[in-house]
Formats: sequence, C-alpha cells, structure tokens
Amino acid sequence: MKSKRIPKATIGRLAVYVQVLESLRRDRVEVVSSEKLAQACSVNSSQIRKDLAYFGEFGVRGVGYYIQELITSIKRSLGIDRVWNCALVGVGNLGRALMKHRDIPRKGFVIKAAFDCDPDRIGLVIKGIEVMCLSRIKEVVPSLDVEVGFISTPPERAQRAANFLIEAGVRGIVTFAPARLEVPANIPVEYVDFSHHLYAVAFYINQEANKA
Amino acid sequence: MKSKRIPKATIGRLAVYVQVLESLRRDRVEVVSSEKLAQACSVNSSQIRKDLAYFGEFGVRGVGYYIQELITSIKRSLGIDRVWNCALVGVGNLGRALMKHRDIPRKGFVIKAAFDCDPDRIGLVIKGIEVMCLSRIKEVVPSLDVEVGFISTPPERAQRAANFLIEAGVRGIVTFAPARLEVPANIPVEYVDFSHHLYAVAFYINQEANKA
DNA sequence: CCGCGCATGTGAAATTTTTAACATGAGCTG
DNA sequence: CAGCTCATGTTAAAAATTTCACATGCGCGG
Repeated sequence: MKSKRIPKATIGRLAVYVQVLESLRRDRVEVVSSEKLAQACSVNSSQIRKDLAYFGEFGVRGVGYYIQELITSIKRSLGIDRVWNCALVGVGNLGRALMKHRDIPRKGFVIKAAFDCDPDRIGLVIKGIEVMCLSRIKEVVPSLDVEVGFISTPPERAQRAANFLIEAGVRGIVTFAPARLEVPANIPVEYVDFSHHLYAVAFYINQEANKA
Repeated sequence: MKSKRIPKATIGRLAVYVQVLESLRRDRVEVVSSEKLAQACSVNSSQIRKDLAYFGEFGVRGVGYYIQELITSIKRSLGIDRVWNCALVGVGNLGRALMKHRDIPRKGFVIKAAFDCDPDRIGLVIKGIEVMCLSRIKEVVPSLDVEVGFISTPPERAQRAANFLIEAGVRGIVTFAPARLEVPANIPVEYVDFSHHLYAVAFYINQEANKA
C-alpha cells in the first residue's frame, strides 16, 4: 500500500465494485476472484487488482476475495464506513425528492438541514426537517456537524448556494444544478447531471449505426 | 476531421461544454475563446480544441468560437440535434418522476410509452401516457419508433427489463437501477447512479484532510 | 493591401492509465 | 510435509490521453 495519486477513474470503478459485490452478497456468494468480478463489472481483472492495490491487500492468493470483507475494506478506503451529515440548499421539486429519497441515508448520507430563500418555502417541514432561511446556514451547519452540501437550486442560483455552503464550513459539495461552480481548490465538487448520460447514449447509438 | 476512435472522456466533456456554452448564451455572450471556455469548465484549453477537432473545425482563428454555432455543431456531433423516442420500464416512484421530469423532453428525449408488470400499475395514465403490461413491449416499441429504453425497476428486475427492451428493438439503454446489465456489444448502456457521486465526494474530502 | 496580433488546429512530447506477464504465497492433497 | 494448483500482488510493457508548442490563417489597422 503505497501513497500514490489515485486516478479519478479508480474511484468511479470502486463504486461499481461495491455495487456488484453487494449484489453478489445478496445472492449469498462468499468468495469471488478478480476475474469473475471483472466480468460482472465489464473491466479487466488486472484493473481490479490494481485499483485495490492502491489501498491495501484485500485478497487471499489462490482463493480470491471474501466478499463481505472486501466490501468493508473498499468502503473504509472510500471513507463511507461512517455517516456523513449533509445540508441541502434549494427546496424545489428536486430538493424535496432528495429529502424523501430513502437511498441517500441508506448510503450513509443524512440530510440534517434544508435551506431556501423563498419565503413560501421557509417553515415547511419535510421528513422531519424544517426548511430554514439561507441566512441561517452559517449558524446551523457547524452546530449540526454538517460536512457535505447538496445544491438543488436552479442553475443561476447554484453559485450563490455554493458560496453560502462553503462560507458555512462544508468540506465538499454535490450539486444537482446544471451549472459549473467556482470553488476553492480544497473543496471537492461532484456534478450530478443525468442529461450527460442521455447525450452519451445518443452518441453511442449513432456510432454503432455508423459501424454497421 | 479524421475518423478516429473518440475517447469516452471526450463525450463527457462535450456535454459539459454544451452546458457552459448554453449558460454563456443566456448571458448574451456571442464569442468565446478556448481559453475562456476552458477556465469555465476547469479543463485545459488544448483539451477543448482537441476534443472539438475529433468532429471538425468549428472555430475562427484569431477570434474564437461563435457560441450559438458551436452549440449547434456539438449537438449535431453528439447526435442530439433531433428527438429521440424513449420507452420506460418500471413505473415506481422513480419511474413516475422521470415521466414527469420536464428536462428530459427539453433535452430531446421524449418518453412515448411506459411499461410495468404490476397489475396495479397497468392502466395508470401519467402525463398522458398509459402504463402497459410489459408483454406488449415488442409490439409497441417498433410502432412508436422507440430507440432508447429507460430502466427504473428495482435492481433485481433490471436485467429482465433490459432483455425485453432489446428484444423489442431499442438501440440503447439508460438505466437508473443499481445493477450491471449484460447486453450485446452493439447496445450501449449508460448507468445513472448518483450514489457514485456521494462516494466520490466523501473520498475526496478525506483526501483533502490527509493532505493538510 | 500589407503586416501584425491573436486564437485556432495539429503534430509531437509527456504523462497517465490500462493491459499483460510473472513471481509470490495460500491452501489442499496424497 | 512436500509438491501442486490457483489467484493474488506487482513489475514491466503497451496503449491511450493529456499537455505542450508552434505553424496556420483570419481579421483589423495603418
């Protein structure tokens, strides 16, 4: 386990490995080889061993990987072996859907506070969380130990939301708004935008058509 | 403009360029240099010129890129300068949200049909679309010129949904189910799963912490 | 209408990432 | 307990991608 720069692509694949491993675990499989796992994830088996090697030695030679153990190890490596407190800015349709989405807490991300600047929304209670005025964010985020910010505002207000969140002390942002954000270099931002996948599928369909 | 294999990463970036360019257009900006665009997208300016070069020459030397024109060119390159008819399988919470989601048609993807295997859901009408039994898919997809399949079933039924869609003749799939799919090599699949972004942000936050 | 400035498009260099190859070590068998 | 099998962990090679550097060519000003 050497401390080297870890490729962004590796992080993405680790998430896939976890997904596939959890699916295997549901099927009561206990051990898997890098070769088998590779097939299920549509990647090369060396790739898997390489990716895992960034974080340690998790397998048993001649045997493979114990699935439960590997899931735990990957989650620890990614830092998702604990709960992350989150704050959400922008309580529109999307924001409300996120607050109600069961899979988010299931993955260890708990929305502890929600903010908006629309007076009509302030005071609403969704899933036990009261929507607060954005001006209170600086007081609330530290007191609730919030480390991650979710942005679900319209694109034109995303930057403002980001500024508020960072000012309030969040350490990373996941934004669902279709807008790029300018943030300090030490604040990671993840852009969630499934329209990119729509574009991609259209492109690859055309590409297949041109092959044939 | 040479016909070379186009990196997957390039496709992802093109989608980002479109997003940023459309934002600039909203601000009435008419021309942009690769350098300016690069900054807004947090990439290298050579990268942008390289990415665009796969598809043609869209800029004017000494001037830059005409934004409206570039948007059109990129969209044509990606194949999103037209409408794509889609069919959705799995009308649970997520499926219904997708059917109501305005941004999907806005991007040129129109859901023309919806399928489920739960009798309680068959017959429901959502956004003018009647939910049909999955057994009818093979008749409906060709008759409505559907080319793209959306999967929003639980993970354990995603593969079955994919099989039905492909059998019915869709050319590509966008799946929202947290499961990997086995499909013929000529059918592109895009996996939409924002939990990957949650994992990523957690990892990068930890990484920042270890730096300091 | 010539020359200058500027930003593109591109070929080559540098870097990163992926794939292949193999030595290592765990576990099983006789 | 020696030897054999198998799959990992790792080193080296190959491939792909990103970045650099600059020649090309458009537009403007004198």
